[in-house]
Amino acid sequence: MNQSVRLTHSVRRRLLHEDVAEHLRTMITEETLAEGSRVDEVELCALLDISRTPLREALKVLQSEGLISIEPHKGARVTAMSEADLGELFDVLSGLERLAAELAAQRASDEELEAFRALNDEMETQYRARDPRAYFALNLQVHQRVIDLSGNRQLKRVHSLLSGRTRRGRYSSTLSDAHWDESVQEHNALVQALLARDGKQAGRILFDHVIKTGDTILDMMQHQKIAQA
Amino acid sequence: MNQSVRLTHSVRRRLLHEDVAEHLRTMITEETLAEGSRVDEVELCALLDISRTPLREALKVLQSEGLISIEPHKGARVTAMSEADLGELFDVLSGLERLAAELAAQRASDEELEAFRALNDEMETQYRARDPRAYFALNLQVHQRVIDLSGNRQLKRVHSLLSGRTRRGRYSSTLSDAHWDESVQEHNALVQALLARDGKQAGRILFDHVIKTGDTILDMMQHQKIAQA
DNA sequence: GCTAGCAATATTTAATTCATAATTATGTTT
DNA sequence: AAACATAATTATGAATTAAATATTGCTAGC
Repeated sequence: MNQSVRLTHSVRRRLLHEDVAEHLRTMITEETLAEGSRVDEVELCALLDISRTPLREALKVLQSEGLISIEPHKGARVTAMSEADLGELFDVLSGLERLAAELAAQRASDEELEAFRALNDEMETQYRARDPRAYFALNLQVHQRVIDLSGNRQLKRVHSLLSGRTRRGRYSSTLSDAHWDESVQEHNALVQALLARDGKQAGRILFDHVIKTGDTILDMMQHQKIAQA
Repeated sequence: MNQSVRLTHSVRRRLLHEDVAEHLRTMITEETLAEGSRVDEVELCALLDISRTPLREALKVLQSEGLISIEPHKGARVTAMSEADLGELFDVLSGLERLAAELAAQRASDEELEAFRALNDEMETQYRARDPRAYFALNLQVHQRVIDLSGNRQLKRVHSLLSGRTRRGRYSSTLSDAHWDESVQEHNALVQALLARDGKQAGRILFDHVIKTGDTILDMMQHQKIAQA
């Protein structure tokens, strides 16, 4: 079985299992792999045109990321995330982003904070234009930027790990209008607090904001469930 | 090559690569595998009497835990942790434990808090007995208990991930006397705040405490380095 | 004497094969 | 007819083998 041609990127050699892992992540996010469904190794191998070794290595990685659960001698499953899990996840994320805001207020340069303000303004523009899609994309960037401004790489690592696990939840839900207005105000307050170098305040604002976002998403999921029933 | 006999635990089947991963973790913690040193696959396989497949699967897991770094076609290395990394790690841990304390103050039962107080008392006994080793072991338990009391499994997951990466630092350094006295006081203050259900206060105390602990360890490492030079 | 290119060696990656455990189905017995 | 036991099938776990890539050492040319 000849495998499809892979380009060798000159800068950074890619590993097959890394590609496979990334592929699986998107499959999980986009629910091509349903939640809780078993992962048939040979079936997936045939689909991706690879052998079992790189697939199994990728599964191990996804397992330690929490996206895949493996039971010995019974195979891999897409981790079923309950609403309780999602709620817990947002609690942790709020804790992490609070810390990030506090650190950012201390360590970010004036230029970085100014750029952050600009990014936030851009997002507000999309809010005024009532473009939820563009707003959503920028919103992700804003939160990511706060993490980056903290200058803490360990924080960045763990944040991306956890936020990756909320992707499916966020993907399947768009923002509620009621939360939207409030959200924009909170973001502006965050910018002000950061510019004033008030870390505690910035942390408080972002903490509450992320908690609210999580609650909103959970509410929407419950409504969807009721609507489906 | 016949492999050595492995017992099959009736309750929970173990997977070879899990055992290997755990083995490697302790090897890294105890510096049997030196920081930054290359991991020779065939050599390790011979040492552990396994084939390369489970070893490679274990390495993938350790990589996503951050203990191992893999460069494509160049092999695996024990991740070299700079002091900056360790400092960042403690910052994140303080953020996580602050959150845990806040949640614990809200959600823990009276009985759980009472048991926590008892655990803390036990630790203080070892402090009075000036038994650093026993104190150290109990101290780890206390911090772990706060995480457990938060009732947040995601928090527990990520905390154990990060605290695992500080094991080497903590292992190689014992507490300084100056920090010790202060530390005990802070722990008592934490217990009081939790019993009073004052989450904010408990969070503040634990946050500051972990930061100080990290600073102390970093100080000691620098002194050790100077002493060695 | 030094650098560049080539060859040889060693090491890693991935596919294949073999073994073992779990599940399912079938047959028998109560 | 239902339930249990056993056999057959299927899928996972691990070892081996083959292929690809990097590194090192040597030789030739400048």
